[in-house]
Amino acid sequence: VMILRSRFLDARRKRRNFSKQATEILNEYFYSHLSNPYPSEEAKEELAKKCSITVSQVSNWFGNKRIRYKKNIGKFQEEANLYAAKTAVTAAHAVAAAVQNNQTNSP
Amino acid sequence: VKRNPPKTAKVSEYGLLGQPNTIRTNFTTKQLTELEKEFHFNKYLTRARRVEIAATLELNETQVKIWFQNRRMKQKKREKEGLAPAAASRSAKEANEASDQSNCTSPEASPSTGSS
DNA sequence: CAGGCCGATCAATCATAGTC
DNA sequence: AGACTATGATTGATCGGCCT
Repeated sequence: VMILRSRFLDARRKRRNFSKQATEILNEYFYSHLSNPYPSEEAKEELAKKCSITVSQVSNWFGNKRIRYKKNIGKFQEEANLYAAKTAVTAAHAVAAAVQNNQTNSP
Repeated sequence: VKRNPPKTAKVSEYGLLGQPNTIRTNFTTKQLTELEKEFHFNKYLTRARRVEIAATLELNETQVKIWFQNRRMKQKKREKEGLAPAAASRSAKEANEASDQSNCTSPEASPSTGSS
């Protein structure tokens, strides 16, 4: 039992929480792909760049997120709704822009 | 085009037994030290070597095999990350510590863990 | 067809950061 | 200050695919 503490101070295990913005981006992707939250390697690279973190960190984030979400969907319901709404608004803006664009140049 | 279903369908369908099959065995420091030592000697195992190590460390051949596989992936990941963060710095200062191997990825050094 | 390896993931756990 | 929770990282083991 005592000898089991072999997991000691993994020195580098010094964790730093990601920026609020990075988490925002990751969550946006996660909830907008909730049916299949498995970003491709390319998508991970893109997310990593946008979040200013490494691809591995993106992978870790999704790994943890998927498991924890599945473990207790209820606990994330609020968060899910929030991002779903955010995505909807973004989509609406896109549509609005498209419509306007269509009107300005569609003789 | 890689993953379709969340799968993990029956990772341990312990039907009517109260014994979770897939137990995450905790390797002892000694076992890890030996495995690490062997890894530095050879990244890949031969059947004979595997049998020998498994016997010596009291592990399944599968566990030894898997450990080496995971260890290789770990090293690859390390190498990959240890040579990219240089985005806008050419300063030869931290050229890097590449070329090494002696580097220990798992500093088991129990400082003064006189812990008993 | 069996067996090993790779790449990705899972799942449990560790250790720390943040909240109250 | 201390207990509790959120979260990033680590790792033994699994899954599917590919190769020998």
